[in-house]
Amino acid sequence: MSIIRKTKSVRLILSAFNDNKDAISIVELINKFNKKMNKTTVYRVLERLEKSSILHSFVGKDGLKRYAKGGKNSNSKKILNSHPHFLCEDCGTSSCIPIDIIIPSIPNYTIKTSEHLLIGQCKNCLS
Amino acid sequence: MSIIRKTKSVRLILSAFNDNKDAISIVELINKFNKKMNKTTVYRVLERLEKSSILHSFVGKDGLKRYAKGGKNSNSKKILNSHPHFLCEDCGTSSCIPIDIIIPSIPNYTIKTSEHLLIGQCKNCLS
DNA sequence: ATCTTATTGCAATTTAGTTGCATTTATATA
DNA sequence: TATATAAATGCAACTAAATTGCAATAAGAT
Repeated sequence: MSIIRKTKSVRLILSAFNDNKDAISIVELINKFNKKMNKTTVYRVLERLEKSSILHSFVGKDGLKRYAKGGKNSNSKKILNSHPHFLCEDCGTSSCIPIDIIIPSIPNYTIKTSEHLLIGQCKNCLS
Repeated sequence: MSIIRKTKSVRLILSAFNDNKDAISIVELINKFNKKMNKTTVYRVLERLEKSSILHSFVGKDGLKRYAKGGKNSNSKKILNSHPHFLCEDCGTSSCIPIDIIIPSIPNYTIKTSEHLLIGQCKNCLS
């Protein structure tokens, strides 16, 4: 009994992430696949893919939840090295930046996960 | 013609931030002041206070927008040293953590602002 | 005191996200 | 291959956060 089944919906959504290395918002996916599957299915497939560490999610400054390839804390132990997401103010695209952000440990707080959002202009919009 | 007027609503909302050094979600403020002002007013007062650099905002992992005292980039030049917000998974409170996070500059990207969310357990919930 | 315009309240609306339930489908097993 | 079963889906209704238009009100400059 595998936890995740390779259904048509799963394959379609995964293909979207293979075509596009950027983070994708749920809303974009719902629109992209509005003929192929129900919006509830999009939400639920993404949930499963996140639980399976195939995708990870974060909430952008616009309040929209986005997903991107890869599990949240790829190499476990050092939880506090996590990489940031970039959101372009001009074109709205967001991408994962392959840079580690190091967070010092904080007395009296236990940090389980962290999210980092960088906001500015991307290479395409800098011209 | 000053841009922001010191109305009763503005004073009430500012007092909430003076009583509480933590970040406060819009929803909390709407509930807190549901007898004193309309929820639309809460949204609009907060917008103005952010534009005036009296408050700054971020969106938590729960998708709720929160505000906290202080402009976004208090001491300008070194934009990339910004301090994180902490969100407690257990009790839901969030606070500003007085720690600087240093982000290396990234080729081809211009970073204007950044947001850092640390998720885990706060001191009260660790017992 | 008056005028100008920022601000507010209210109701309607939009939109992201959730839930319950009946139906369908993937896949393990006989 | 056929069948059983639990996962996955579609649909419709729903919740809640946030937005909008407009008329009424109030701050503060003159």
